[in-house]
Amino acid sequence: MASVSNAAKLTISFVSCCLMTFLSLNSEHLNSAEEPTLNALNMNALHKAVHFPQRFRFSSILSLNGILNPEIFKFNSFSTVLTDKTDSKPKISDQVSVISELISKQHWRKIRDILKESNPDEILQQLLDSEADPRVIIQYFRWLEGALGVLHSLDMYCRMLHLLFDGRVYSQVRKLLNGLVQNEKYSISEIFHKLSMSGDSFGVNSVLVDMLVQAYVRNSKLSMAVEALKRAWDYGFKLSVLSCNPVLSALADANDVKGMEYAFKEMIRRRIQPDIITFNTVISGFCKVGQLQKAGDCLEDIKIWGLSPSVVTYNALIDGYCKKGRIGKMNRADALLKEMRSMNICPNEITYNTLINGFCRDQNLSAAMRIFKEMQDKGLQPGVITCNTLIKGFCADGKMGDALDVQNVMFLLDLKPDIVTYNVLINGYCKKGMLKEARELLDDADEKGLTPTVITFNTLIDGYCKVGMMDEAVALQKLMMKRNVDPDISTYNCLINGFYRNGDAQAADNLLKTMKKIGHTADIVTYNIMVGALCKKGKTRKAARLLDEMLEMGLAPNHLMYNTIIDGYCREGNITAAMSLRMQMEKDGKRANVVTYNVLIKGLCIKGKLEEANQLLNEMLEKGLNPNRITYDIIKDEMIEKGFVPDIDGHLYTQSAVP
DNA sequence: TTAGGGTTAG
Repeated sequence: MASVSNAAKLTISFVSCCLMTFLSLNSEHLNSAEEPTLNALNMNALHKAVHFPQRFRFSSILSLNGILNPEIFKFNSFSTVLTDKTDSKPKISDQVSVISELISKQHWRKIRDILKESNPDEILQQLLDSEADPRVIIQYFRWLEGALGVLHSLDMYCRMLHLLFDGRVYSQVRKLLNGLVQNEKYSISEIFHKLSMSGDSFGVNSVLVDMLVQAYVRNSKLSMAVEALKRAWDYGFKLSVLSCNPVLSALADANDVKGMEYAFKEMIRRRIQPDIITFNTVISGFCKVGQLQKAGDCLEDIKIWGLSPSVVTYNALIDGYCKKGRIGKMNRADALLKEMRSMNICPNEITYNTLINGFCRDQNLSAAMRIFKEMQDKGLQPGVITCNTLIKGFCADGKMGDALDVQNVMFLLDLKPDIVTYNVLINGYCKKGMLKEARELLDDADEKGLTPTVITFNTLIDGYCKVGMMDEAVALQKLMMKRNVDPDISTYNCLINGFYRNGDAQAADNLLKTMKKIGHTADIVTYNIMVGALCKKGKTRKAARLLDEMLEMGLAPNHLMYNTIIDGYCREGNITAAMSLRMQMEKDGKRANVVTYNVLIKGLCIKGKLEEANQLLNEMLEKGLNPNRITYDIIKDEMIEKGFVPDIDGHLYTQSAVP
């Protein structure tokens, strides 16, 4: 290998240093969606230059000023400033020249005529070997696929990918990769094998694999993305944070926290430097499933990795505590707000909205209002989302007057209520049974030029169903269809439940049939409604059979469903069946929760089996489950009556020595 | 590529 002069080495190292500084300083300015491989590409170009300096000359643009000019960087990847001197491809042949011209002019009929005499694939080969513009070749490539139904070989795909990549036509690289992953014709090992056999070995393939992983994520092929991530290393491809982050994010969205953890560890093991987005993604993933301890550990890890937490980091953590925290969760959320301030990380509107939402969910409206005021004191203007959150808080508390006051504040703040504002208010009135007021709001939204959504209609339909106004509910369903708002599965669920609740099982069953006929699939809520209705009628065994039907449909029964059926068995006095279903639910990976224990304890108490009820109470404590008021209300009187006394904490019941 | 608000089972 040719050696590199010291001067060149120094230049490159200096430029590399500037480049890294630039990238870290300007990462916000770079549109990575448009240029996801920029960092990697630049490093590859550098890498290439270091090893083959004789093939490159440094353009005069490669000055400190040039490197530090974001405008230049936006439009020129680093490799742009390195000009390949030795690339001497064969001259374009006459036929190829004619074809290129025809493609450029989109004269496909003439091309068809030519193809009567020639092989389309051979022409593609010639085009790929020529100096024709990759933008032109890709048109022919696609036309062959679309118009002639040609299934390109993986070899052709790879050549096309390299050509487009070399021509820096990245948008087309992405499109081609989308096609490649969508048709699923080639496995990951086939693609990796072919890529490793073709192109150069200086990182372009790694960047292509990076883009391939992103294509898998973009096209919702998550398991393929993970497989690619796992196997890339075996083929010598070095992935970047730009492909790892989307995989982590998709795994977190899918609630696959184990997969996310694995991918993160794999990333570290492969020495792929995580960035703050990596940590924010992982933290948000942990928070989503309530693993707050691990999320907190990640906050510490950020510092270990020499990174600084951002406002997004704290927003994710605060949201995690607000939504998944236990006792004292809002104190912890408040403490995080103080902590971020002490670190000079400025809370933004999202931070305050998150906290307001947390306090509202906690029914602590005064604290929510305190935050609302505080954000304004700090110079942050509340937005529509802030107000909607507060309105929802007041509505949930049944305080419609306060909710309307917030709506008035919106006018003062020059904020226009949106359809969500109306949905929240309509829901508030519906929950209070004030259907007239709710309906008037729908008309008001219309007058204000806001388009009611499927949620607007569902809210109101459910309101009517809950007060037994089924005719009005059905009329509203017709109205929504007339206004081109398609009823969704929730619309049907509200109506079906309404019919069952109002004792019209026939109408509910008919609607179920109609719903299925027009292509809506029952979801977990539909099944819960059906199960609830059957259990109420004393047909628990029939309800239990729906569990199998669900599994066949690929739906996993949830706690509510198991608990409803267990409760049904208990009410029927069939404790054996209830206990056996409880075993089944645990086998299905659903741990019995407080409600499960409550219904079982209640069933045992009704049967007079207080010893066994007490054993279950013990068991739930041993498993770290906190009995709630309902638990004690169920057993208290009967236990005491039968000579059991609560222990000093009022928890366990023990046989009293005193009769 | 990361963070916040609206409907249905209970």
